[in-house]
This record gives sequence, structure tokens and C-alpha cells, in this order.
Amino acid sequence: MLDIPSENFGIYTYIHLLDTCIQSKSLVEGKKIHEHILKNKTHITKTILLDKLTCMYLACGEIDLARSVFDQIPRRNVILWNSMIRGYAWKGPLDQAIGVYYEMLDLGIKPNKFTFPFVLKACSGLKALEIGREIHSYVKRSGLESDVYVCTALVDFYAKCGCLVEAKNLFDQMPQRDVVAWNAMIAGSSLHGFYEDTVQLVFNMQSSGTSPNTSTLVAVLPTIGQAKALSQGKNIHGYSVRKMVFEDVMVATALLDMYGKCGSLDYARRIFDTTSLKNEVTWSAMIGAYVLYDHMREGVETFDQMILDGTVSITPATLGTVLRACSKLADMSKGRQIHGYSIKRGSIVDIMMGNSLLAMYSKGGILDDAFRLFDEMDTKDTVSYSAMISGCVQNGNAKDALDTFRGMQASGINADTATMVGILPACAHLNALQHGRCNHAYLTVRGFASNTSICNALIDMYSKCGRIDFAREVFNRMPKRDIVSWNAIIAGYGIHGRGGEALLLFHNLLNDDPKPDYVTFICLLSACSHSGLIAEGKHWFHVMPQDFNIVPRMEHYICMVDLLGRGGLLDEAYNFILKMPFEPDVRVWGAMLSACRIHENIKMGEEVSKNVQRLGPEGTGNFVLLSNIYSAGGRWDDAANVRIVQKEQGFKKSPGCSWVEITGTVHAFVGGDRSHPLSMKIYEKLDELSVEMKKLGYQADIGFVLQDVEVEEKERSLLYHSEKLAVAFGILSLCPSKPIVVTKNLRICGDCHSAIKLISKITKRAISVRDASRFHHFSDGTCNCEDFW
DNA sequence: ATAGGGTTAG
Repeated sequence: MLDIPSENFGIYTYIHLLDTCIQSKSLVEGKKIHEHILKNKTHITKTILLDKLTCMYLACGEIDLARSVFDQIPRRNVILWNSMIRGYAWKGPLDQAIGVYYEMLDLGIKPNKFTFPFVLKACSGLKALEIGREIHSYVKRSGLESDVYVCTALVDFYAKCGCLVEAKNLFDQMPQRDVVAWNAMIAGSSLHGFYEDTVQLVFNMQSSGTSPNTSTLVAVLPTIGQAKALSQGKNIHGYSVRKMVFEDVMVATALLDMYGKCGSLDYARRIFDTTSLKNEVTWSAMIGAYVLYDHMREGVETFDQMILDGTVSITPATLGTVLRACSKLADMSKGRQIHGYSIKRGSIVDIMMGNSLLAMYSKGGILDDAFRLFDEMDTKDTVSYSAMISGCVQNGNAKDALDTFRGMQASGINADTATMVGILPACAHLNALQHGRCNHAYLTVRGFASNTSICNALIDMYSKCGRIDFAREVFNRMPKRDIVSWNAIIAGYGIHGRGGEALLLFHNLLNDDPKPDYVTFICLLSACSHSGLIAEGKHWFHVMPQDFNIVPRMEHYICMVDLLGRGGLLDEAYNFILKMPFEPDVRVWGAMLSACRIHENIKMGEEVSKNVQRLGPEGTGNFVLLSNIYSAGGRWDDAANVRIVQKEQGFKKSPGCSWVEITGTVHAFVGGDRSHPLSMKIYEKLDELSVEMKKLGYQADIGFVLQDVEVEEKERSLLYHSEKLAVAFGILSLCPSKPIVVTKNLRICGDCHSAIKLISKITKRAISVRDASRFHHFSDGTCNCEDFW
């Protein structure tokens, strides 16, 4: 600590002392010297001293103190103005940098080539395009456009603001381009996701004799990850190894992130393990990679290691990523833990963090908690409201979604595209045509009505609300249609049983721009199925791979089995399944089974039923598989992804599995499961409930079991379905006031649906079942899905 | 270099 005597110093002594503070960034000493100067009054008005004090505060990052000294100086030179602008451009508030710049111009001080890079940096940060352009024209008038530094700053500004053409023009005009100029151009292009352009720029940079440096690599890698361009990413990796820059944390983290985004988790992990100097971003990127590709267990484990490691701080970004894992896993107790932790650390004020929590609670079906947090949040933005709205919709709670939307409008927060795309399915779900039309009007007023995603949601809403004519009108008027638009309208005609029009539209699509994708064929085939257009369906299924290069997926086979089976061609459907190039899953057999039921073919039904039983939903299930199911957890929300993951891990079957969380532990069951320690009690409970249910007129719908066994045996196998076991265990384990939330990986079975309605009445408990497609909230004998799912 | 809400089918 500096010991300052109280006598008066000469001015150069002060200056010398202040320089020392600037070098060592010692704010405490600097302040003492400032006080000393104020006390002695001798030099208080000396500009040179005030200049130094300003610089001292700037060096210590005390921008407000710097400003107060700066404002007292009567005549300030351009260097000091530049320092002040630089201070704001680095520490913010950015608009102050621009303010000081204009103040300087107003006072007639002429900016120099050092001024522009700082003020332009502020413009980039604020995306203040017009101000930036004005500054650009001033630069031209001052004849500084050819200065490398100024021009690079302009390139950077235009590129960051997304005006890549202007950036490129300036860049091309530069008399010489150093690595910083190249990096500005590359970073801007990468930032806006222009993968090909970015890679081309790097190539050109090398051909022109400038070697990429670490900043180049760090700028390029995110676009590569976004484009999932793994082989290009490997090239960069190789380059960084050759140039020995892989030991740079930023480069290592960017490489890790790139591999993660490409799904190469092993490579990502290898980089993670070999990077000795990990910071919090490195850890976050690793966790994020796991979560992105549904490796929740590894993600959560890595987070636990991060805490144990203790060398880096836990940021809201990390917590947000872990929350997404909890959300995907439906692991609310872990999520709550993170919630508590973030309150303790004060991270909860971070709005993204709050929004992640909202999304987790609402997607997890705990709307009460979501709303409680939502009410507590001091600042709510569009995303907060959107998360609540779509959360309500996903829980089948469309009414609350609409109420929340009204609240949003009342509090003056503007809805954006995502909000509207979230609210429209609520109208579809409620069959709330009036609301839907109202929202449509609102969208028109707000100027959203021509947005492609919005129109897609409108098409879906109108067709689900029974107004395919309105849906078509929206479709016709769209300025730009993407493949989702076409799929939505084709599906719309399909569910309205107007297969002919669906086919006609499909033909129109073939003459138009977007190429059909695999969903198009699902929509088309199901439209054919709903309208009995068997020949047409068969035709398109067969030409799909050769003419459209689309490999039939499980979903297409389900549609085909449905098409043939519904049409009464049971033998053909059965043989079709047998000839499938991969093993049919339970949904294929399920479609077959329902065809057998429609056409009352008991014999084939029995045969098919064996396959349904074997594969789930209520198969005997083996426990290796089971442990994998719940360690990987809540895969219910992305059925397609589940199959990819399962294939990777070498599993082919997908048995029905239900789980319930009791004080932080997940208890999972498959049908007929007797492995649980409390198995005896669970079965007793179910038998007891079964007696009560029968009193209320319950009859097991043995149509769901087409096995050749005695009626009583059929009833029993239904009674021990996984969702019933989980519900019974919930009843036994949770106090009566607590709602029971069961999650099932497949769709809930029809018999279980009727049974749980009665169980909710008998036990007077709220029971929720989240199945593969939606929530079922049971209470007092009814379900909020109104038996339609 | 890491982080939040969204539409198409069955």
C-alpha cells in the first residue's frame, strides 16, 4: 500500500504517482491520490492532472468516475476524447460511446483515425446501422477510408450488422489486408451463418499469403458446427495441431463445441480430456454437447464433476444447459436443485436462466411451479411469456395459454413469431376458431401475417378447427411457402378426408420450389389412407426412394400398414410387414392390430398381438434395456430421436415403460414387472382398486389383448400394465394431497386410460400421465383430453 | 468459445 504524506506535492510528483497506478491498475491508491489533490487545491484546475486522473479511472475500469473528471476539463484534446470513447466501447453503456463522439463533433474537435474504430465498435454492438452509415460518410469526407485500421473497423461494423455485401465491397477495395481485416470479414460471415462463404474466405486468405491465427479459427468453428460440416471441422483441427495452437483454451473450446454440434461426442470428449486449462466455457460446451445429443447421464455427470473440480465458476450459461438436460429427462428434482442453487448464487436474476427454468417446469408438466416462478420474475420478456404459453399448450391447457397471451398483451410485451406460433396450436387444440380468427386479425395488424412459420401454424389451426377453406386461403396468399406449409395443407386435406385434393396439391408441389421431404410423404400417405386411395398410396410409396431419394422410415411403413389394413387388404398388409427391410416396431404392429380389429379378423389379430406383446407396449421387457431407458430418461418427447439413439446403442426394441418420481428417485416399471421391492404391495393395491373399479362399471377392454388366453387372464395382463403399476406405486408412496405424475415412453393404452379415470375418482387424487404425444390430466373420473388423442 | 420460447404426421 502506498503511504502518502500529507504535504503538498509538485504536479509532476502527482503525475508520476498516477502513472504508477495506471500501470498497476490500483484503484484504491488512485482514489487516495485524487483525494490528496482535492485537499491541497493547488493544482486542482490543471488540465494535465485532470487528464491523468481520467486515464487512471479508465485504466481501473471506473468509467463513471472517469466521466465525472472528464466533464470538468475545459479543453480536452482528441486523445482524451478517444480514450473516453474507447472506455465506453469496451465497458458500456455503448450508446454513451456514440454520445461522447457526437459531443466531440459538436464542440468542433476533429476525430482522427483512432476515434473511428472505437465508435464503430459501439455501433456494431448496438447494431446501430444508421449511425454507423453516418460515421462512414464522415470517414469518407475526412479521407480516412483508406486507412487500414479505420477500414477494418468499417468492414467489421457492416459485417456484424449483417450487411455483408457492403462489408465485402469495402474489404475488396482495401489497398492491403492484414490478418485482422481478414478476421473481421470472416467473423461477420460466420456470425450470420454463411458457411460456404466463410470457408471460401479462409481459403482465399491462405492463397493470398495470410495465415489464419487463433482468432480466425475461433471465428470459423461455430459456423462449421452449425452446418454440421464434420470433415471441414477435422481439417481445421488438423491445421490447429500443425500450427500448435491447440493448446489455446479458446481454440480448444471452439473445436470441442464444433465436434459436439456435429454429434461427434467422442472427439469432443477427447479434446475436453486433453485440455489441461479448462475454463467455465469449456465445461459448459462439453455439457451442452451431451445434452444436445440426448446423452443426459453424461451431461449431468460432467456437471457434477465441474462442481467437484471447483476451479471454475458456475455461470448462468452452465446452469441453463443443465436445466435443459433436466427438462429433457423430466427430472424435476434435479431441476429444482439447480433452481435452489441459482437462487443462492444470485444467478436467478439472469433472464435466460429464469426462462430456462420456466421452460423446464412447464414442459415437465408442473405448470403451478412454472406460474409461481413466472409471477416472481421481476423482468419478463417475450421469451418468458412464450415459454409459458407453449408450456400450457403442451400440457393440453389451452385456456391458460390464451389467458397468458392476454396478460402479455396487457403488460405491453410484444409477441414475436415464436409466441404466435406457440399460441395458434392452443386454438387448434380448443377448437377455438373464434380465438384463432381473432389472433389472425392481430397478426395481420402486427404485420406478421405474411411470415412463413406463422402462416404454417395458421394453416394447421384452421384445418384442425374444421375450416380447411380458410387454411387453403392462407396457403394461397402466402408470399413464400416452405416445405412445412405444403405438408400442413396436405395433412389438412388428409384429416378432412379429402385425399383427392391432397394429391392434387402434391402434384402442384412437384412443379414448385421446395422439394418434398419425408414428412410430406407421411402426410400424403395418411391422406390416402383416410380417403381409401390405396392404389395412389402404394404408387407414391414405391417411387419415393427412386424418384425423390427419400429412404422410407418407420413412419412411412406405419402409414402403409394403416392404408392397406384399413382398406381391408389384411394379408397384403401382413406380408408387407414381413418384407420390411428393418425390424418393424410396435407401432407398425399396432396399426396392423387395429386393422385386424376393424375387420374383425381374430385369428390374424392373435398372431399380430404376439408381436405387439413381444415389442411392447406391454412386453416383458428385459432389465438391461430398462436401465438404459431411464438412465437416458425422458425420451418421450422425441420419438424419432429415441430410435436413432437406440440404434446407435444396438437396441432394437422399445418396450412400454412408465416411471414415477418419488422424492427424487425415479421408479420405472414395465408391464407385469415384479422386480420392485414393494411389488407385493403394488399388486395388492391394484387388485383392491380393480374391485372398486368394477363397482363403478369398469369392464376391462380385452380388445387390447388379442391373445389366446382365458378372459380372466386377459384382464389380469391388462391390470398390470406399466402405467397402472406406476400409478399404484404413486398412490402408495405419495401423500394424498400430492399429484401423481407418471411418464410413459409410448402412448397410453386405451384400457389404462379408462381405468385411470376411475382410479382418480376412487382415490380422489389428481393423476397426470405424460405419454409420447401429450399430457393426460385425470381428476374425478375424467381426463382433460376428453378421450381424444 | 458456452445458454432461453416455435409450425408439418401418426
